[in-house]
Amino acid sequence: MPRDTLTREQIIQTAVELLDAEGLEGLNMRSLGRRLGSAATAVYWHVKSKDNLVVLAGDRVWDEIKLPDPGAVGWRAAATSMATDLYGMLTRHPWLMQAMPSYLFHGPGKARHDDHSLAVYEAAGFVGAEADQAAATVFTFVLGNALGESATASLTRRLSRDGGDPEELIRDTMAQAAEVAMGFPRLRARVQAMETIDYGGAPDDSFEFGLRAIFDGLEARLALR
Amino acid sequence: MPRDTLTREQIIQTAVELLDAEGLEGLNMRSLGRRLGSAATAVYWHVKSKDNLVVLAGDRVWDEIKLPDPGAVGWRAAATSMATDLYGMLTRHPWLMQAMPSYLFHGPGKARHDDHSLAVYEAAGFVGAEADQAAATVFTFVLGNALGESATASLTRRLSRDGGDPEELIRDTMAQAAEVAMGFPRLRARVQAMETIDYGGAPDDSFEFGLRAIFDGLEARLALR
DNA sequence: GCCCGTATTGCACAAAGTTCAAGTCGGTGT
DNA sequence: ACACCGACTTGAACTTTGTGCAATACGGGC
Repeated sequence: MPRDTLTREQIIQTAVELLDAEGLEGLNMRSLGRRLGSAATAVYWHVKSKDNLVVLAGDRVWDEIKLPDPGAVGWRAAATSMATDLYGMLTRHPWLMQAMPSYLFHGPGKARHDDHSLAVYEAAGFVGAEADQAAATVFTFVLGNALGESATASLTRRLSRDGGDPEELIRDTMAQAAEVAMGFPRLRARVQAMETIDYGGAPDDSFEFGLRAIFDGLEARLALR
Repeated sequence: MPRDTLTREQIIQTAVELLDAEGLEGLNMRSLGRRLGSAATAVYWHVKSKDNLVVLAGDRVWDEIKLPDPGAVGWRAAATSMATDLYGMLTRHPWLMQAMPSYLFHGPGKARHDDHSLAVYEAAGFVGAEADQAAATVFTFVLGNALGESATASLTRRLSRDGGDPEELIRDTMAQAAEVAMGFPRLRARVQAMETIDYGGAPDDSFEFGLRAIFDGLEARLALR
């Protein structure tokens, strides 16, 4: 029986957990080693570098996205499902948005997603490059939305790390932003509206609003054929 | 006459230059100091930390975006101008996309942009929260697009840094991605199409395609009122 | 039981952010 | 003119973190 040894899989798995818990800047080889019960440098036998590991971990999480059959549920439902799944995945793993502008992700996990995304838009009626463009439109829109979530997640972690109540410190940041906003008429109006009316989860609203608008625009384009 | 001393402004300016040239991971306090003709730690008198400096620099570049009057050119032209300006700005300063998921940018530079963006969509006919949502939709779409540019810029820099011809190494990366794509029917078809047909700047096409689709979707929503 | 490929360890170095005590400069009040 | 004070700068040092390297341990096959 072979010795109980580290696995590439196990390392990637643990890296994802650590990234979820501590964020991209919280991942370091020593704490990863501690979590794996081995020396930090043991990881280098299985993985070329930390960058490499991040890419590996960043490809893995795409598997969490379901791939609904557009023939069964209709292309718009399938596309909506994939978009919201993607948004959810990026919110669960905010470090991926931090990694994406720095590394290219072209692994099998993302390929699985991309391929099915194309299938959905081809099922909708887009042909050739137009399917690519339609898919890319929705895809980039979701990425842009997830960016905001990632930023607040990162901020929360940073604040709670150097001590203190995160809630209070976030309110500080908000107040600071509000002060800047006061110099601009329309932003000031928003701040005041948020103070008087009890303001609920606007970001989600904005995501669904945008998604509907994009699908409407795409459908209009389909109708022109 | 006061001594010729470092300025916050001058530091931010130089930081932007360095970030443009070397990327986010290429910015370090020692080379910044060298470029400023002073000790690295002199910067800390004017700026709290490196993170703080990145936020400052990241707010500055929003000033490059023009703010066209929607009353003069029409809302759709104004919105298009702002979206393409934003995309151009983010492409010129790819490090901003790397910084955005990690920090919140709520400075005056971004506020100036955001306020006018709201003005444009209010001029279009959106009222209250709908103006926010319409603006956010286009905004996040542009961010998502810029993300890809940022990733390739970052890759190019990394490759050319550790020696060798960037062109050749990029081709290596592409080939690697193509190999993965071979396992998926639709992606494989794309790769083969790129090999036979001479494939030109698709990303820009995708950006304009998506922007048109979004505006179409938004206009349809306006027509429902 | 020896040997070799696989896997792990501890050490050490370099890069980079930041702190701190000490210094330098120039304007100000007397 | 001179001392002083606050604004600004410096250099050394400490810390964290990624990673290379040589030594070592483990275990299966001859």
